[in-house]
Amino acid sequence: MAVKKAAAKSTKAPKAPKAPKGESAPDYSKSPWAAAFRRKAGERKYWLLKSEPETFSFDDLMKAPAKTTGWDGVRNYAARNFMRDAMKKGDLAFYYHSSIDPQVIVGIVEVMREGYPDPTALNKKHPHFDPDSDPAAPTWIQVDVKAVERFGKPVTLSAMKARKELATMALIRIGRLSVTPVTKEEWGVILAMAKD
DNA sequence: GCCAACGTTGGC
DNA sequence: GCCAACGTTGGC
Repeated sequence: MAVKKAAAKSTKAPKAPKAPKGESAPDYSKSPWAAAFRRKAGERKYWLLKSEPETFSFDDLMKAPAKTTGWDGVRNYAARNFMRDAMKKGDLAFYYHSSIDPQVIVGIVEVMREGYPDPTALNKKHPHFDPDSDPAAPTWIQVDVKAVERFGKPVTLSAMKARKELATMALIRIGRLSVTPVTKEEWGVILAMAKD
């Protein structure tokens, strides 16, 4: 399985506060990301996943078995929390190519399996093995995503930055976060840009 | 290559 | 617990 995220290059993962098995999700109501963790019954939520195309592109995903992959390699707590506690089966996410010119959203993926331990963090032989992660309560979590649609017209970062409606988008505000929430409004604006 | 925006570490 | 130093991401 390919590494989905450049952060996976980072050295040693920090010590994690380990939630005992079976403990419910933390209280995110005071978090700056609280809205991303709130969900009405039956509501679908939207996300954005970054990948360096040289490592794992949308084309790579299209060629994968069942067009599906585990989103492994994420080693950032904010991104981990979204995958562990907020992303649900049936949610949709934009697939963003970073560290390439131009940076673009190239398509859409769907969450097929909710958060479960990232096997690369538990595999001693894997470059992204995390010796501090307790196998009984793994620190790092991934979801499975499936390619749904490739945009005929990828949406560039610069085009998104030019749109007032997207000024507060997490991708624009916090460039380095590899998994970010997308509001329903932002989702609609970007979809329209892709269909122009 | 540079550097802003972070997240983490470690000295105190 | 504070915060300076350091490392990383990723756009420019």
